[in-house]
Amino acid sequence: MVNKFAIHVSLSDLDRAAVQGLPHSVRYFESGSYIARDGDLTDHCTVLLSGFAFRHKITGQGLRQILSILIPGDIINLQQLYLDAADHNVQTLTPCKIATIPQVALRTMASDRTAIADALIASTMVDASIYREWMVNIGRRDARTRLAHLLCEFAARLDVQGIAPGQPYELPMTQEQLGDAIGLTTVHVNRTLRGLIKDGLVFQNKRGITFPEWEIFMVEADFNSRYLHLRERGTPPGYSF
Amino acid sequence: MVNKFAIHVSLSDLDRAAVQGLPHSVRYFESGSYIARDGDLTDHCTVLLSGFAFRHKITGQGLRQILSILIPGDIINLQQLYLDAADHNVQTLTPCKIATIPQVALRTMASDRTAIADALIASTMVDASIYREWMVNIGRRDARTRLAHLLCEFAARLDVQGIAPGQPYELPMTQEQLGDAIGLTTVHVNRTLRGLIKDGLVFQNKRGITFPEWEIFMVEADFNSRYLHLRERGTPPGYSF
DNA sequence: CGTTATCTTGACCGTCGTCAAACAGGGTGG
DNA sequence: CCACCCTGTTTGACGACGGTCAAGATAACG
Repeated sequence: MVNKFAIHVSLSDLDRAAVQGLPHSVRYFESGSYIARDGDLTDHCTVLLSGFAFRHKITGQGLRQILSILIPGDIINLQQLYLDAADHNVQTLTPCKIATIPQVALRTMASDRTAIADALIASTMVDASIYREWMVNIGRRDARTRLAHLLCEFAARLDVQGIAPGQPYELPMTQEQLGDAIGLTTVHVNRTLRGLIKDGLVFQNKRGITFPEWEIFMVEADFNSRYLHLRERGTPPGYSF
Repeated sequence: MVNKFAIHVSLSDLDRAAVQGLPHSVRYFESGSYIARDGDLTDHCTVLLSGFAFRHKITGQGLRQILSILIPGDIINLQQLYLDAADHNVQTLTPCKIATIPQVALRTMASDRTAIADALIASTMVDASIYREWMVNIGRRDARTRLAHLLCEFAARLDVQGIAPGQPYELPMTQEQLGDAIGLTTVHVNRTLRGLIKDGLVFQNKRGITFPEWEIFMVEADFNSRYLHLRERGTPPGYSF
């Protein structure tokens, strides 16, 4: 369970056992609560076991920018073990289950086992790559493409967990949160989403959200999953987006 | 010289010697040339020794988004050693001097010396933090604040290299490039910059760019240097922005 | 000194933001 | 079971920030 976070990172042999043997405690957070706050200092590393969360920052004018969406298996605050205080907030979108690991345990494991250290670095670098793509999205794409791109990213990332990219998934974000993620207002997100639905590219019901024309939708979204680095170095791509 | 990149990252003892002893070759690039391209595979790590460069990506519509500015001491493509192909381009802004280090040398050093591995991770995390702040800047601040923020970041980062934040520095970017960095058009960057100059917040001449009212300017820019993580964990701040 | 890149300015336009109100759904309590 | 909220969605009218197009002015460069 704790080892989830190493799966999509690097092929580790049976030092998976070491990860699974890490001392940790589990905590539960309800929807909307803060897991970490801007300015926090900590000596624990936390991993998201189930549920969804997001990173965000508030500007001097009180505007919020969502920086990334965390899905099960993601490491929440590795950064604070290597730098000083947290520079952003982490808040839950849904009820979440979180594992907390003491810093020392993780660090000694990292220095003992090169493969683990590599996995941590690789994971951090994938995060950075996603940040870069978001910058492109926010800075240089129009509202429609921007929203579509975000929805594609969801589908692609959730797909790794076994859900096919065309399949419905539950989107645990309000339109206000979607707007804060892509630099738009709630109102404009609504209009844009309505437009995508009207054009038959997005289908929505209680079960979740679906993309009837996945191939066309990806083009519309200017989406190419390469930046997610879903495959290992040298691993042949299984399903190509 | 090669060790520059470890200075602002983590206090390493005399394994600085190890860094300085790394096998490397030096290459020179002229202004505007590509150091790395989207899709590149490589087994070398490169470090920027002198000059300025920038990371960027092109959208499907041909629009460019600049992702970060590289200053001397920055590692250019650590990522490609841990992931697969490059997901963005790196291009020079000025003539540049680049050190190239074989992957194996760096990796063995990282696994032998924990402090170095930590420094690499910390450096990657600072990059990620800067990406996050840029997202906030591009997504949630108006043109004037956005431009001012970028200029503040320059001043703060160059300050580490000994230039005081109020001091003039040479801005090696065209207005088109500034626009691509903050998600604006050339024309609007021009108007916005003119506005800042007219209001006495920015002063420009052949020597470079200066901020006569640094304190006021930082407020106007909604700038707080914390996200740059310029100080070590536990190190008291020397000059507070 | 001519050629090209970059900067600057004006007029006009459109995407997206603002303000406001109505509507739907889900939970709570009387 | 039905008022009553509260949160989130939806829609309209209007305005503004920033984009587009185009031209001229400067500066950089061979």
